[in-house]
Amino acid sequence: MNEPMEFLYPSKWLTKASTGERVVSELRMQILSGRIESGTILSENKLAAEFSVSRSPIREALKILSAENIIRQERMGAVVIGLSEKEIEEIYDVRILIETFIYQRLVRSDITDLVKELNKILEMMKVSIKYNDADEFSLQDLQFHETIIRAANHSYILMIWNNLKPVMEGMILLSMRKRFKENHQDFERIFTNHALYIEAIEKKDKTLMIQSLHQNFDDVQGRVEDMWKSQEILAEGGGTK
Amino acid sequence: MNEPMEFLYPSKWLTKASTGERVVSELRMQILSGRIESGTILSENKLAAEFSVSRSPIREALKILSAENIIRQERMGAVVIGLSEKEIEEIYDVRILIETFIYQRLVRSDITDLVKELNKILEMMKVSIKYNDADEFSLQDLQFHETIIRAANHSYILMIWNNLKPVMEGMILLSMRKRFKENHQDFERIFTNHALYIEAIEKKDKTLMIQSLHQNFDDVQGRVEDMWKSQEILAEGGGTK
DNA sequence: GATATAATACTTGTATACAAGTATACTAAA
DNA sequence: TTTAGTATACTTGTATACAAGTATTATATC
Repeated sequence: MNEPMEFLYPSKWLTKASTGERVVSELRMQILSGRIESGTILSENKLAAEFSVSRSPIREALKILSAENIIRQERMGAVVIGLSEKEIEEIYDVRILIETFIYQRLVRSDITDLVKELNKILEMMKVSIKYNDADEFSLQDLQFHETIIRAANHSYILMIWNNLKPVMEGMILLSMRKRFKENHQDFERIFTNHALYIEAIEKKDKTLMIQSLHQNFDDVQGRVEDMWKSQEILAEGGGTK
Repeated sequence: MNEPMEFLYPSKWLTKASTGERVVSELRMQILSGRIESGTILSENKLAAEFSVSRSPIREALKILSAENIIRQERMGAVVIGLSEKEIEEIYDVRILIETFIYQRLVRSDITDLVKELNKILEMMKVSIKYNDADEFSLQDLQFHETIIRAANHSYILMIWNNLKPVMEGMILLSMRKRFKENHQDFERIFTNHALYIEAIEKKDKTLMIQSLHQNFDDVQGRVEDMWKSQEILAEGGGTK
């Protein structure tokens, strides 16, 4: 354990962060990236030694990571779960679930401010692409979706988002960094998809919304189809009361 | 603060629990019941003194309660949010959202074991009613729904459930205790509703499922209608690809 | 009386110490 | 070689101590 440590989490995002927050961010990235393999057993004492901090912030970190479902705390040591293909699909299930829910709420409310805000983020995404800043782009991608979710003013849906967000952030960071090198043309497409997303919200056009959700999530995982099928089936029987 | 403390959380559910777990359970109940009013500012030191424990388990408790969205941790002190009508409605939004999702998954899988398990819980509910045990009944109600959710084997939906569960548990406990005294006839109805729920799963009958979801959640809050409407609307435009 | 400054009593975050329990490894006896 | 028992090195959970920062309050000055 004496190799010089290379940090995976952007240090500039941790300017005001406490030791505990640094630990949890870095530990999460190491798990998501596979640097710490799933199945590994984490000991509070060892981690404290490796990070050169006391057990207090480590304990805090392990509690958080276990609430995020990427580790599992047992009697002796915490077992790393990590993210397999299955877990990633599941995360996108949840994202689609909450975003479709939120969309329905938004349709009924005034969304002029939201649309303005989303366009601002969209322009910032463009700048990130121009300057090849994968980390910044990831942040804006997340910010985009969070802004939509916040607009619905639903504290428990927001709670779900907050519980999911750090893992999403890590995944997206790693994925975007890779794509910036290998598939740079992806970003124009992601950009266009988000523009479509805004249009769907602005026009309150369901068909467009479905299409854009498709495009936003299909390219990451081929998962939207099933979701919609579920909701169609449910609705078929839905002439309730 | 010298009145003799009456505990709201069933002490027999805490036999193997650590101090931290006791604190979080009791604190949660005091917030949900309104004994600690929303808007109150909680201090780690004061709480530690009141519960006669150190700050360590208190810190842990506050972290957990803030992840559950019933307090909000700020620079100085944690502000109690509690549960207003709005929050309760939102919790049921999420419950309906995840249970409808789960149902779709179950339809495609073998549910014989699940049905057997649910019937077992149903019989135990009957016993709880017979012996007027509101706490036990609450536990079984939660167990019923958790069993369904677990059957789908979806770790991130389960994560949402787990994040929601403690608050649900507290709410249901308080509500059932009250109803056992005031509206005892409610329980036969709840029992029947759960039986219907099982039937819907067993027969894989969507219409029945919608009906039972209605009955299971409408009586607590009049909230299902909107939900289904949302899904119908979404599905209308849903001939994707 | 109003305002600026200093002292005080809080706050959180981290480190450390200790107790109680659990797994592992080692030693002794069959 | 196997088995029983003990010693040791871990584990978590809790208490306590300390540092750094933030409100609040009191005091001094205008």
